[in-house]
Amino acid sequence: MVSMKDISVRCGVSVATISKALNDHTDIGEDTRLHIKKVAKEMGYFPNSSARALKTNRTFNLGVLFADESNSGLTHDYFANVLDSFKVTAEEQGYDITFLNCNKKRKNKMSYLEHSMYRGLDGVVIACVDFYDPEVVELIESKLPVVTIDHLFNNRIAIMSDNVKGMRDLVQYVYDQGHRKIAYIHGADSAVTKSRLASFYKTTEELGLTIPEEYMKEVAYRDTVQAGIKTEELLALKNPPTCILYADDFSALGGMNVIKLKELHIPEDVSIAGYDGINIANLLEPKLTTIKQDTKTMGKTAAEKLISLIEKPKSTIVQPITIEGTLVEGKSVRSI
Amino acid sequence: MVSMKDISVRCGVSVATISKALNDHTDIGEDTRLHIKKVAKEMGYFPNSSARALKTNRTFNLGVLFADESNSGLTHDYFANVLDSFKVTAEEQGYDITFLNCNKKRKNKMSYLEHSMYRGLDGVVIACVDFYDPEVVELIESKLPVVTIDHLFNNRIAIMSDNVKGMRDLVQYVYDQGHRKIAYIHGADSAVTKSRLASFYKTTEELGLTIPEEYMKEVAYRDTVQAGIKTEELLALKNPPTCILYADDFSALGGMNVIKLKELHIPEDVSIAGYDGINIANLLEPKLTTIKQDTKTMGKTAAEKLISLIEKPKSTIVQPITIEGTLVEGKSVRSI
DNA sequence: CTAAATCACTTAATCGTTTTCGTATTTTTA
DNA sequence: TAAAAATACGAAAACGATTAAGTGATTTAG
Repeated sequence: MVSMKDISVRCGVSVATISKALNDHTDIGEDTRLHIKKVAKEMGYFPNSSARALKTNRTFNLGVLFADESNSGLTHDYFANVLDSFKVTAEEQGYDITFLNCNKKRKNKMSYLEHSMYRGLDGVVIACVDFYDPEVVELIESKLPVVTIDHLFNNRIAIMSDNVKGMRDLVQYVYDQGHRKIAYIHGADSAVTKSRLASFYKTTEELGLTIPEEYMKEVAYRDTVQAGIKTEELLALKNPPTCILYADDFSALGGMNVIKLKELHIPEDVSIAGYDGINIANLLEPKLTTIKQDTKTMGKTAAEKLISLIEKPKSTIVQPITIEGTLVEGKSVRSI
Repeated sequence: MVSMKDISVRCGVSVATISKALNDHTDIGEDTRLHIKKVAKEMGYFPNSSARALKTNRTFNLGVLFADESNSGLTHDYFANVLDSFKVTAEEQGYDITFLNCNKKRKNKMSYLEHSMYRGLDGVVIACVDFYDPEVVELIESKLPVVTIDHLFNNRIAIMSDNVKGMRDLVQYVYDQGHRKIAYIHGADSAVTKSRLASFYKTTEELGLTIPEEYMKEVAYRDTVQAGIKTEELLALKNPPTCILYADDFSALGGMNVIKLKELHIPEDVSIAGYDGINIANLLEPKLTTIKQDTKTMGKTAAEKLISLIEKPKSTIVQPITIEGTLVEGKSVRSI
């Protein structure tokens, strides 16, 4: 690796001058600066990030905490898409990203915060985790710039998918198609679930619908098997719903299969809709009606806000940002 | 952040002693070592990775090059799973991972190799890229430890999914179910495609089958639309195949939809099989018969080999490693 | 009992940058 | 024209760790 030392020898000036020239400081002659930059380029110089980080306490490295209990969230369609977008935006601004979430078998296990300090991360984005995990809380309460996704803390910027509007739109759409007997196989325990659930109740209420208790079922997120079982229960009711909403697209797929196995047709016999808008949703037969979350904007916004928090902490406003999703009209909800 | 300096003050010894104690050097008293470690723990000490990297030229950071032309490979099921497994294994050994692939809009665009040097990466794993990209070639020809996935270079360790055996198993299975008229909508241009294709020809030949030219179609990887079109062409033949193999599960899904739209049933009217074994393959109706690639072993092996290459370069044997997949028997191939 | 070896620790240089302060030279101002 | 100000650069310390070489004290060997 060619260092500033090498350039300084070649140019016959001190390393200090090289540093200043390369970093566009003002106390440097125009011609020497140009010359130094030219030589640096010729010699294939790139700064040593470790040395720079050591001196400046800035790594241009962002941490990503995308931990599922089981896997890393990488294999999780929704978060993979958010992360992808986050990554693209971060890289445009010269930041690299490093995974913060680690399995417990790691040598010298550090907490997330310790790990962040160890690597000198400039900031961290958190998603898809147990937000009550003490290690996550430690991170939230630290001095480190943090942006959270789909979970709100009062002292942190949160990028929130607009689950309230999404669910309202979906219910309204289903209503507009003539459905009145709407069931909802919803998720469990998360803030996301709660918003959607509240929005479901509020919207149906506003529309003057009374949803019987037996139409409401709870399953774990992305649990196709459970979703299938609950679907069967709904279909077995003496007054079954005409439309079933699911916690997510995977659950919807689980329900879909059960419905087909019962020789029923979607949407002729029963209508369904999912949530998330994962890639395969529009590859299913029939194409699934769902709310597509705007993962691209979410990731991009998360990166922008985090970098803003790092680079201009004073002028960055700490408040939640809500990103709307869009209704994707498939063929899985029929018009009555 | 608490540094060695802080510990040295507290313990009344020099920083050198702290360093040696913490790194288990021999020329240190047993009791002082224990004491220092205890104090270090109490004070919440963690090394500063930048400082250490600067001095030792080791970052314990691995680069990941998973670049698609369009997106980052994160949203690519197969590679996301390999990466996930890679990550888990790397982290167990104390390594972090950083993305190397970056979009062209990056400030101060560096080549992959330059980026690796800049970050001082200890090694790089490459997958899912255009292996003829000059930047990738530069990386391959460099001094840096490199492991490739699903592509073979003569001077590098490659982790190869056993496409030859996989395709042989699949063809054999289909044959065993009584199929003789087997079509193959294969992929285009990659080494992976070539192995599968060669294996397809070889196996059918060994089984005494002659596959008419019109049964062989080419589509881009994961292109559901094209796969659908080719499927229609196959079904329109006056002597149509009884079974269609696809380049991958997504393509199979694309074909599946076309078949259903034509009011044909799988597998009664036509059998199909995919390749890859992505998560949704067994959620489809009917469950898709496919070859599930062992992404877990691939990622794990890639990490192990890369780390071995880094830590004991002399004794690490550079030769390709082949990982077998397994046939997942779904309901999409009928027995004739 | 003395010389050599071992032990336990310190000193100081080093990795590649950044940055403060100082200084010599030139330019501007009164 | 002399003093003040601006310009362009260099010297050196610092960031936090590692490590070769050195040192004094203790132990071992002959």
